[in-house]
Parts: sequence; structure tokens; C-alpha cells
Amino acid sequence: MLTERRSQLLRLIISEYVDSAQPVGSETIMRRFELPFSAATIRNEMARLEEEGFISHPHTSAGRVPSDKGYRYYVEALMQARDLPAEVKQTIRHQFHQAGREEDEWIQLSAAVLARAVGNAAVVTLPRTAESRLKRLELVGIQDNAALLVLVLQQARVKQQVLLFPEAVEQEQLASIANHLNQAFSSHTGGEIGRSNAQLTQIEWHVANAVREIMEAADRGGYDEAYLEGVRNVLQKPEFGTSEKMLNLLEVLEHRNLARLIPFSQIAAEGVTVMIGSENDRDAMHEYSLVVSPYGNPDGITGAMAVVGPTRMDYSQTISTVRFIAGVMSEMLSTYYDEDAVPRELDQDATAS
Amino acid sequence: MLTERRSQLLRLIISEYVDSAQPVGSETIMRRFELPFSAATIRNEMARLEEEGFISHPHTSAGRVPSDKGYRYYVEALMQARDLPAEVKQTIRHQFHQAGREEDEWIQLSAAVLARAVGNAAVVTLPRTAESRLKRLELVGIQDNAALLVLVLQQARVKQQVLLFPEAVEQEQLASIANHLNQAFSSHTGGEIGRSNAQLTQIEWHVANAVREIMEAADRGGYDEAYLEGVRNVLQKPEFGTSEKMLNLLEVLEHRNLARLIPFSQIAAEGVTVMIGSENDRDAMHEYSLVVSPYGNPDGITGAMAVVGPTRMDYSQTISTVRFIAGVMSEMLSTYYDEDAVPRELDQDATAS
DNA sequence: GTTAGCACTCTCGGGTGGAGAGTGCTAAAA
DNA sequence: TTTTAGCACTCTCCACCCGAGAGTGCTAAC
Repeated sequence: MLTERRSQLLRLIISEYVDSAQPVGSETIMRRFELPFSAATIRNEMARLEEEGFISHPHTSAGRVPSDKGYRYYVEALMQARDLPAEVKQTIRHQFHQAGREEDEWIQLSAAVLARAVGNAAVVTLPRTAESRLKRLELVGIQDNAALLVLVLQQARVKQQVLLFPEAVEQEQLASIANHLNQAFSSHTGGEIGRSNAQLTQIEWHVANAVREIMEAADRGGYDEAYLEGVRNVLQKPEFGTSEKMLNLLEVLEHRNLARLIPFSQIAAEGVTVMIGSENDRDAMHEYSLVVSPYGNPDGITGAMAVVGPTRMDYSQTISTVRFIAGVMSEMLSTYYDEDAVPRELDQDATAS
Repeated sequence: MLTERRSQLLRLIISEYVDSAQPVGSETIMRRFELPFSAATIRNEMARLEEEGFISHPHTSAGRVPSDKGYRYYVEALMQARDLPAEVKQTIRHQFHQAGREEDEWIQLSAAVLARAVGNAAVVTLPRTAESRLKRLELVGIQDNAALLVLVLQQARVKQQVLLFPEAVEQEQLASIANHLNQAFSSHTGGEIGRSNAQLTQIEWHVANAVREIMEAADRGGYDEAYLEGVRNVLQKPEFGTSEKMLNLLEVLEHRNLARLIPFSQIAAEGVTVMIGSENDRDAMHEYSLVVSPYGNPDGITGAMAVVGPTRMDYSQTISTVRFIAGVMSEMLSTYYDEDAVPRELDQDATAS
């Protein structure tokens, strides 16, 4: 494909450009890396690299800049995937140990940790199952004709909604409704609840309907919810000289778009996927790269995390970091939320204080 | 204080500057408003207004720009507080009716609605009580030695946390623990739970301790949580020509700082408070104004909402909008969450289907 | 008190011109 | 055949200047 020397040269160009954000010239690179041949030779090689599309010229008399194809070749063939240093791992783990109490909180924390570790923006979706199942529901009266409906779904997700009744309902009656519905619908999916023909009073049917709606919305929502951190990391980079470019990026990272940012259909079921510049279908992303990884149990509860930054990024370090953090999160997920992590049968042996 | 004519002139200058974002000159304003005196007269008046600090000069030969003091005078004395047009109110109300199911969701929605209505950024804090009281707790097993603790607090707030036990605990036992703790602690505050000397088993004590921690964290957290929308509205305004200024604003609006943005100690308990530029203690806010209002029941559950934008903003329209939306939200809050809205006694008369 | 006239000040945009960086080509050296 | 030195050429960037335009402040007349 490429001669050894040209490969190495490409590697150096990328490394230098990632550092300096300046187009790199033949002279510069020769001095910087004390290469054993002259600038002229490098110019010849660069001309070839450019012919083949690995680097390009912003304008005639400027240095060279890696193209998307160049970065792609680098990621596939040149980059050595080095492991993170032990102390970095330690630091990251430590930050996770201060994780908040609620799921939302620690997902958000993970986005912040990732963003800081790679110096770019990070998006982390909430972990989801294919179809949620009801574990328990609870009705708590808050007014004569209003109650808070709390659903506990599998994998420790909690949903809540205020229900209004056409007439006053007493606390006792709420308890009995909850009781009945728990018996009827425990471990059912939203769809199953809809199709069920359990005997229900009118008011129970009203509640069951709300339960179904919430669960279906949760499933439909799927990866809608995600946390974004570190936008300022990206915006501070030299590529954002003009406020126009900043606004563009901010538009891409709008709250409403976050979930669409991650191309779920195109990422591997496991491991890190890299999408460089125009490899991404979305036009607005053509100047940015995405380093994505799913996390969680491959056939259970999963989410995805992504680093977003200019195509000029340290892919090696970013990939290692994403891989590591995805691992840590998968671990935490099975420790805390995965019901299959420890077989249920062990229950029998257990004693309680 | 100011002669009538100077007042009116100030009003026109502000109105023109808010529109155009350009320093306004004597000629411009004369032509624009067809004033019955000449530019020279206006220049004389402007010189006086400047002497007294209501307007200023960016540089010698530029037009005039309102100062913070000028805006302040405008807000106090010149601005007519006009009501929002009925159809705008209707539109806003309509947007609220599509409100989400969970409290977080509709607070976030309200921030988006406010931001759009005023064309600036908006921050809305979650509504809080002074001290939360436990309404009900629930333990749902998710692994042999882990359970999800769900707390329902007054005002329909829900908190959740995964609890790990030193040994396996069966579902029945969880139910009995929950039962016992519900009896002991229902309608208690976190502090009261801590001081209680109820008879508890070791594992119950473990759970009660977690409950206390969560509740105290929730109270301490207070206004920590807030939603921000419409940053791009602000960033698109002409005052943000340089990316530097954009970064400054983004820093102020960082997620972690949101709650500190609202100077709770300095806002009125009711009605709209306006803080213009350097009236705000925070240096970073000297170029921005804040239009703040609390919402909710004055002595019950309350939150605050604020509009953030450059000092050059349409104060009249912004104030009206904030006032109106705060009203709508207070209304919704008492409809859905305020337990005192309808006296409990009515319960007696109610019948249920 | 108001106005016209006018000199003055400052910004902004366009144009110019050199410095600097880097290229591509050619011809000689290895 | 590959590598290198030399050199003309190109393009950007920055500093500088200049004139147009907008607006002011002052003065003197109405």
C-alpha cells in the first residue's frame, strides 16, 4: 500500500499536526524529528502521499494537513494501541468511586470524567434494555384526586408520574389498586399489559393504562436521554477561531440532537468504533470525529459513550481511554444493576440479620 | 431628576439601541422618530445625560450607548409594563400543556419555553421545600445482596439509590423492613430520622441511615439542580463577535455554576427582580442582565426562574414574560403537587368507583 | 433655548507591500 | 535510481496607511 518510509512520514505528520494544529512543512518535520534525509526528499514523499489522498494542502504554499483518509490509515495501520498508564487508570477509577447515588447522576459523572480525560466533549447515553419489564408499582396519594404513580422497572430504573383521578380516592383504595396491579402485571412488558385481559375495575384500568403508556414511552425513548460534557474543551481548540464555527458545533451538540449524534446502526456491538470526518453521514459532522463504544452487557442492558472532537485528535489516547472507561462502566453496571450477574438460586442459602 | 424631554430621549435611545445593537447618534434618532427639534439640540441633551451617567460613549466620535444606570432608570421609571398579548399567552400555555410526565421534564420544558419566548437564555431551578419530609419508602430487591431503595418525599419528589447489604436479604424481609420503617418515619424529616430512637434491627438501621443521607443531601442540594436552555439565542447576538466573549459566557453558564447564577439572597420573595450588569456581584456577569422571579407558593414549595442575556435586552417584554410564566408554573405546581391546595378534610366526602 | 455650521476625532474597510513559510522543479551528486 | 541543493514562485499574514463615513462638541447666530 504505502512504502515503509511514507507510512512513517505520515505518522510523523499526523503526530506533529495533532500537537501544533498548524499545517506541517517539510523543513519543520525534518528538524523536529531529526530525520536522516533532507527536506527535499520529504517534499517528494509528501507529494506522493498527497497524490494518493492521505494528506492535503490548504493552499499552495502551506504545509500539509492529514486528510480523513490519512487519519483512517493511521488508525488502522500506524497507531500503536498503547494501554493507559496505571496511574491514569487509577485516577479515573477514583473519580468513579465518588459516583452519585442515582443512575442519572453517575452517567453524567462518567461523561464528565471521559471529557476531562480526553480533553474533548463526551456524550454518554443512559443504559437501556431492549424492552423494559415492570417490577413493582406504587401509588402514593398527594391530593384527594391525585396520586403519584411510581414504577420500578427492571435494572433499577424508576419512573414517576402524577395521576389525576376524576374523583377523590382514599389512600387505602390506592393501596389495594397497587396491590392488585402488582399481582397482575409484575414482570410484564408494556405491550403485555396492554394486551392483558385481567379483570380490572374502571379506576384500575385507568392506572394500568398510564403504566402502559409510561413503559412504552420509556422503550420508545430508548437512547433519547444522554449527557453531554466538555463542550468547552472542544470550543477552546484553535480550530474555532471564528464564532461561526462555534455556533455550528453548538448546534450539532444541541440537547435535542444528542441521541442522534451516535450512529447506533453503524457501531460494532463490542469494542471501540472510530468515525472520522466525512465518514459520518451527517454533514454537520464532517469536520469532527467520533470515538464510540457501547458499554454494558452485550445482550442485556447497554448504553453507548462517545467522544466528539475535531478530526485532529489524539486517536490512540482517545481510543484507549474510551475502551477503558467503557470497561469500568460495564463493570459497575453488572455490579449494581444486572440481575443475572449472580444467579438467583443463591437466595436459598442466604441468611439475614 | 431628569427633565421630561431628557427622559423621553433616554427612552428613545434605549429603544433604538436595543433594536440595532449600534451606538445611536443624534442624527439617527432624530430622523428615526421624527423629533421636532434638531440634531444639535439632541446633542446638547445627550451631553447632559452623559454627564449624569445615564449613557456613555464607546469612543469620541461614536453614538451613545445606555449605561447600567440608564437601563435602571428606564426599568424603574420609563418603561410601561405592558401585558403580554393574549395570543402570546395562549401560545405559551399551549406549550405547557404538552408538558412531560416527570417533574424534571416539565421544568426543563419551561426553561425552553421561556428561552424561546424572550429570545435569550433561561435558567429554571427545580422547585424545593425548605425541608423535605418522607412520605413513603420502598425496597425492591435486584440482587441477593442489593436492593433499590425508592423514597417518595412530599411534593411528589422521588429519590432512588441502590443499596448493598453485607449479606443476602430476601424479598419478604425487605418488605418487612420497608413496612417497619414506613411506620416509624413517615412524614419525618431527615434530621428527625437521625435523632429518632426507634427500635431498629441492624439492617433496618443501615437502611434508615441511607434514607437520612439521601434526604439531607436533597435538602442541602436545595437549588443545585437547574435547567438551562437557549444559550444559542444569546450567543447569536451581535455582541458576541469574538469567540473569546462566547467562551466567557459559556463559562458562566457552565453546568456546575447554574445554581449560583441566581442570587437568591437578593431577589424579592414575590414578583420579578431585575439585575442589570454590574449590579450583579459576580464580575463575570457585569456585561449581562438577569431577570428573575421565584415561582410556587411563597411559603411552601418554590423555585426560581431567570432570563440571562446581554444588558441590551427588551426589559419590558422580558419582565412581562417572566412574570406570566412564573404565574403559569405556580399554578401548575399547586394543581399537581401542593398538598395544601385542597384541604385534606374533603377526603371524607369522597367516594371512589 | 434652539439651530446651523464647521472643525475635529475616531472607526472601519480596502489596498499595499514586505516578511516568512513552504512548495515544486531542475540539475547535480551519490 | 535516489537523494540533495538551489532557486524561483506562490500564498498568507500582518502591519501600515488612507479615505470615507459617522458622530461629536463648540461657537455664533437666530
